[in-house]
Amino acid sequence: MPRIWLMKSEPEVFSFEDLQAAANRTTMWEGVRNYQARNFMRDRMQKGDTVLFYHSNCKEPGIVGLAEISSTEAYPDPTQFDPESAYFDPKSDPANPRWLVVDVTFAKSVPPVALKAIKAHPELSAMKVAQRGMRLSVQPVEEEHLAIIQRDFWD
DNA sequence: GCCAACGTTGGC
DNA sequence: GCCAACGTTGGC
Repeated sequence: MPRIWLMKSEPEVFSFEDLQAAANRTTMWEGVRNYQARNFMRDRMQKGDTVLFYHSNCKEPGIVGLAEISSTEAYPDPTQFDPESAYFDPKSDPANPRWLVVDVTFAKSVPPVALKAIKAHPELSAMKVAQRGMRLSVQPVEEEHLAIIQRDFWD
C-alpha cells in the first residue's frame, strides 16, 4: 500500500524547480539529520510512495509540488562522510552509516497550497505540518488529507 | 532578525 | 538516568 509523505526543503537550498531541472528529474534526498525522519525513510518508505514537496523557511511556506519515491529503499547518505559537506558527520561510522537517503523524482506541478491555507482549512488543520512546533522534515500524510487537498486545491 | 519549540549533548 | 545548556528549525 503506497503511502504519502510530506518532505520539507528550503527553496534556497533545493527547490521544487531544482528537482524538475535535475538530471532524470531525480535527486538524492541528502542531509536528513533527524532520527525520526531517518527511520521513516528506512522503515516505511517504498518506491512509488507519493511525496508532497514542501518549501520551508521562505516567504510563502507550503506544498508546492508532487514527487515520488524512486529508490527501492533507503541507502547511506554520502554527504555524512564528506568533510567538505555541510552535512558531514564525523561520528558516523562508514561500516555502519548513521544517515540515509532515498531518491525523490519529480511527478507533477500543482498549484501551491500555502501553509496558511492548510491552517485555515477546517479539514486540513489537523495535518502534522500545521501543528505548532512541528519541525520534522519527513512526515507521513493521511490519505484523507491528500484527498481533500486534491478536491479543494487541485481540481 | 526574532524567538518559541524542539532535539541532542554531556556533566554529574 | 536526569536535566541544563546548547544548537537548530522554521514561522512570523
